[in-house]
Amino acid sequence: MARTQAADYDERKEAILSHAAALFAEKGYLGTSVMDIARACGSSKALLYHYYPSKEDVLFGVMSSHIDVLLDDAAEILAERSSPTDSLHSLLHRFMDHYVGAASRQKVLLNELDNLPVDIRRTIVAKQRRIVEVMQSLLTSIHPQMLADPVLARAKTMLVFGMINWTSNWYDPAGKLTPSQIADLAFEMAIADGSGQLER
Amino acid sequence: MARTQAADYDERKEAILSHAAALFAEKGYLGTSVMDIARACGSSKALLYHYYPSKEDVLFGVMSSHIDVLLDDAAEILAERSSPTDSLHSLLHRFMDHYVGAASRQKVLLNELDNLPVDIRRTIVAKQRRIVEVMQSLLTSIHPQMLADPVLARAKTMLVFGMINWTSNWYDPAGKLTPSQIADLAFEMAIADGSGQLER
DNA sequence: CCTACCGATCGGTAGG
DNA sequence: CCTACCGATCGGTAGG
Repeated sequence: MARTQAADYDERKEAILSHAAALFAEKGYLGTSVMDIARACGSSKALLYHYYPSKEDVLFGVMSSHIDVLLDDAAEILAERSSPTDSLHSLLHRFMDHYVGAASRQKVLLNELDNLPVDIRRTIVAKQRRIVEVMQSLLTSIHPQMLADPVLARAKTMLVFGMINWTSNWYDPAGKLTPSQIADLAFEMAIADGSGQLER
Repeated sequence: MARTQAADYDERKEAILSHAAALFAEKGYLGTSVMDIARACGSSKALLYHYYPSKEDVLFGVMSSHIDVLLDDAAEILAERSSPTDSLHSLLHRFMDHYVGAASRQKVLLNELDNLPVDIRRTIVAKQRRIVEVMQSLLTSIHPQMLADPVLARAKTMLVFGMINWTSNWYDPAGKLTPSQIADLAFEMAIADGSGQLER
């Protein structure tokens, strides 16, 4: 008789992702061996290959689980149908919360995309693009003049992502600065329309 | 009679850095083998080890040469003693020019710092900090209220770096957007003081 | 006697 | 779920 799947199968898969995320964030995907992950999980390399067919699939699991949370958040905020300004404010706060709450996964998502084989990389890239579109549509609603120049609109959108994404490289959760303060600062800079406030 | 050092010794060292930078940027430091670099230079691995004692020293050379250019630029702009607003404007433009003109080295500087052994990493980190200090002092001169809260001042400084540093992940030099346009956008957002322009 | 450079190979470790 | 291994490739160094 075929054995049934272990009752804690899903919890184990998730635990592997969380240990792998920490290691990938700290030492990089290529700098982390499958043996490193197995040791962190208190298991053998062979056990790990029971849950994931390859090291690359572990990386995909880390990225995929994280970006799905961000995408759900974006969808939820759009569904609230608040003003664009309020929605942008909410989006930045939610994202900063996840960036800090799942700092390792966020770092992996931002830094290790190139280590995914092209075919499964497309899945992640498509979701990233949808998140970018949400941000750009909110910014465009706030600054209608952005409609006139799609190239500049995309650039401004990416500068806003730059502000929050780059926090993975310097933010210290042990310090006094809160994710909410960062979100507020980024919000203020994002809604600046940069017309006529130059006094040079 | 002792042979003197080859006349093109320095050019050769520099050529190695430029090929290594391109490979490190494309495949990552750990994803690039010494043999890859040697092949790109049209030489053998042994020749490469004649110029650099280790792979790590090649990485250091790539980062060091690039950050020195950025630091010199920052010093030069400060020496001009223009208004803080003009200086910030110049700094952002100069940095964006180097980020795009030396895109590979910039990418390596931002992504591969953890692969440097701690002792030589300190050299780079110290120079990065000096650049951050320049940016923060300019922003503080423009927004004197930042003096009241050093934590927020540092956060705003890092958000500004986020805008320009993140461009390494999306900017396409083949497109219509120029480094100068990005610098202008980042400048407008950096000088926004975010007080009273909320109309929510 | 030093620098420049080659083909070949070292001891270990990678993902699977 | 482990030990035992594989084909290959790693960074670095040997003699000449």
